[in-house]
Amino acid sequence: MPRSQEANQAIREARKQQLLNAAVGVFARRGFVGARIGDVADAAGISQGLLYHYFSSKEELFTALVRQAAQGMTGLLQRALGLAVSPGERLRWLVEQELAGLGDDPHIFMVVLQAMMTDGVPDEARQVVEGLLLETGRLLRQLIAEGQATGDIVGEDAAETALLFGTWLQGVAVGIAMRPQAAALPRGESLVRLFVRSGG
Amino acid sequence: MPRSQEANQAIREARKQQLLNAAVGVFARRGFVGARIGDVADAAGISQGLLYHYFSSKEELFTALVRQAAQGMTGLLQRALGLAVSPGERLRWLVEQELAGLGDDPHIFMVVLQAMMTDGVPDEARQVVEGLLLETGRLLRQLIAEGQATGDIVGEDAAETALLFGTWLQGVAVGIAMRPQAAALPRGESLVRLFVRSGG
Amino acid sequence: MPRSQEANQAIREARKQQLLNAAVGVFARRGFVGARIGDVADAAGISQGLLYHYFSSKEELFTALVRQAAQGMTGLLQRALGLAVSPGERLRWLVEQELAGLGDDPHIFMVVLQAMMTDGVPDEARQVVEGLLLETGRLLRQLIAEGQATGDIVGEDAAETALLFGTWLQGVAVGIAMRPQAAALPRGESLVRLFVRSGG
Amino acid sequence: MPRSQEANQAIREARKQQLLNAAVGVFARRGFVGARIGDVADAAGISQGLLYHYFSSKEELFTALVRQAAQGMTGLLQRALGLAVSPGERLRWLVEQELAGLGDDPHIFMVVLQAMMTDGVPDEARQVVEGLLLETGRLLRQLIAEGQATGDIVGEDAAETALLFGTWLQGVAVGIAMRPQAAALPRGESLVRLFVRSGG
DNA sequence: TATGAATGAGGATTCATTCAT
DNA sequence: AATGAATGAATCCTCATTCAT
Repeated sequence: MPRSQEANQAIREARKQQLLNAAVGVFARRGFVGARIGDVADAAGISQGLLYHYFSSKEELFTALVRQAAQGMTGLLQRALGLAVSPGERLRWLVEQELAGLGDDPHIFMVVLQAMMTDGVPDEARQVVEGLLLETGRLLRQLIAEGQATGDIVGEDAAETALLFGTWLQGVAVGIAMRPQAAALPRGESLVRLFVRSGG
Repeated sequence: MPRSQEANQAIREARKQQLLNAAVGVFARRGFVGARIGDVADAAGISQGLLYHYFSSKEELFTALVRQAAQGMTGLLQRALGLAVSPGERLRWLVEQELAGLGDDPHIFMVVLQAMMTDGVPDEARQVVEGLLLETGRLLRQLIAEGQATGDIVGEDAAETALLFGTWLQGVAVGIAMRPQAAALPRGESLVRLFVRSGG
Repeated sequence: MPRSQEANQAIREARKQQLLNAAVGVFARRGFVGARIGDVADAAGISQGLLYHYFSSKEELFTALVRQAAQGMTGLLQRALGLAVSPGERLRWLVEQELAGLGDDPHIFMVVLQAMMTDGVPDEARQVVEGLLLETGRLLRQLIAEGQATGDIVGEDAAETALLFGTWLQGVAVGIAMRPQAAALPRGESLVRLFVRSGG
Repeated sequence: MPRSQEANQAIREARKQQLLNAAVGVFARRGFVGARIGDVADAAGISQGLLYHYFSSKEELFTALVRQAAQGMTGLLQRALGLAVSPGERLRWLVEQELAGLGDDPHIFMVVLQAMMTDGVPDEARQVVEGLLLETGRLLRQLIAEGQATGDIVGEDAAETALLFGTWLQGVAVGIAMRPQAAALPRGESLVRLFVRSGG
């Protein structure tokens, strides 16, 4: 008697996530071209052959990973925008979340970076990242514009301030990726103080 | 009559530089593992075999490249420190130079990033980058401390301010590497204003 | 109450036949080595795993198929020899049957050909085909010798005439296999006239 | 100093032919899908990697082989048509050549057969064989029509006679391929007598 | 110095077969 | 009986490196 449909489906989903989790580190550390499918399978604790039951190619695995990462990043910004606090507090929350997230998994940003910057990466993955950059830029400008309207956030040109702020977020991601173990990172609070008027 | 030793040596050096120039783009776009020695040779306009007269392996070529990049970056900071202007102006000059340099060749920063973050990279290259990070950190702290001493630069904790500022520089480099054609970068002046007291 | 042994056996046999039918086309079109067990299972509408309840390996499936084909071909000749008509008519009937049979299923001949000509095929299958060639040669020589004895069939050397005629049958089979849709085949009657004395 | 252009070119051509020669047997005996590139390289006495300097893929190697075979077969017919003897003699010469050629290398016909009949074969190879079938059909009809015009060859319908004759050629090729060692083949002369009026 | 033929190890992918359910 | 997840051994192809010329 075959396994039930639901059981199979559950196994499939669990395995896919297990593989995606294993893949982050491998792709981050070796790049798309240099990453070995065998390393991903090993990291996930399954055989190489089985990986192909879930992702039909290295390209598809990578693209799925990038898609998941993009959703996570956009989601974070959307949650920040939805917080029932002042714009400045939203910015603070965002910085804290990003620093915490990167501390938990410093690799995912690298994968996105690879997707955008290196050759040999699947086209689809690159398009996903391009969409991600546009979308996060848009959300960040919105958050900052709201803060500038209330006087909560410094500056007048929301676009320029958003760029300045987003650039810093990129920089910190790179810093963490480069030296995961080192504590040589600025505290988020230092940054927030540059942008948020010390309400009072 | 054989060419003189010096002439030969000069030709050899010129050829090595030609190869290093060709290698930047290839390594930046494909990562150390994914880069093909054949692509470097093609980009330099020589045969694969000949490349091995100048660099005995892919690893050596990569390491030489990273070393050169590190020297360039450290050199920039040292020149900034030596300028006979106010500390704030030194910071401004540094930002301008970095933006200009990255605009000219957005790839070199990627190579350094790869060297630091990816597996499979020669140990020596990684050590060079680790040294680079320490040295640039030190120089940047010094530059900022001098500015804070004169009140020219904001903040009191030179280490924290240097980290904050250095993170931006990294972010800018990533931004340029990610989207070389796009203008989606903050103006350097915006950044400088965050750190340098405008007051006359 | 369990199904009766015979019913089970019948189901089993029906399933095996279903698999053999599905296998003909797959083996014919991809060769023994190139054929995928999954394709056979798909064509039969069952899962890969289930196939192994009926045939313990690709080799066994192929051998069973070849055996069945050989029986069919020998059987045809035996029926021709048993017909209560003149030898010439038996030859005509044989040609008609072969053309009709190949028209219905142009693949089975290819499987026999593969079995004989390609490496990697199970030894047993090859031996079956070798036996088939010997047996059909023998039967064909007998049929022709009888016709030559009555003057119904041309020629004197039964062995040579049988070879000549058998070669045609092979050629026709190949022609059909090569271009199933095309009508580029001689009419059987043309062939028969070369061998059977038309005289009343 | 590099090897001279001509020397390189000569090496390339020699190697390509060496590979094609080795490939015939491997493809004939294992089919396109089942053939191992390593077997071809071994048979040619070179490394697997080197094979890819001459043919960029298994598909290209196979297609080149089929193309060469097709040229050989068409060439044979064209030479027959150009002979300064009676049409009947041309037919005799053709049969002799085919039998001799198949005796020397029984494999090439199998490759053509595989190209036409099996899946997984490169499209281009199949198209070459389709062209070959059309062209040889045309040439054979022409040769036979000329013979029928002079009364040298039996029959009146050149197309039907050509099909009958061509089918026999196919059959004999298969017969030789199936049992290369066995002497169980009809003598060409027996066939010729069926078609050529015993002049005189 | 300069070329490109040659090698061989390594990596992505496929597929026969097994096994838990 | 029936499914499809799971394995691992091939097999195609790439590419760093060497070498004859």
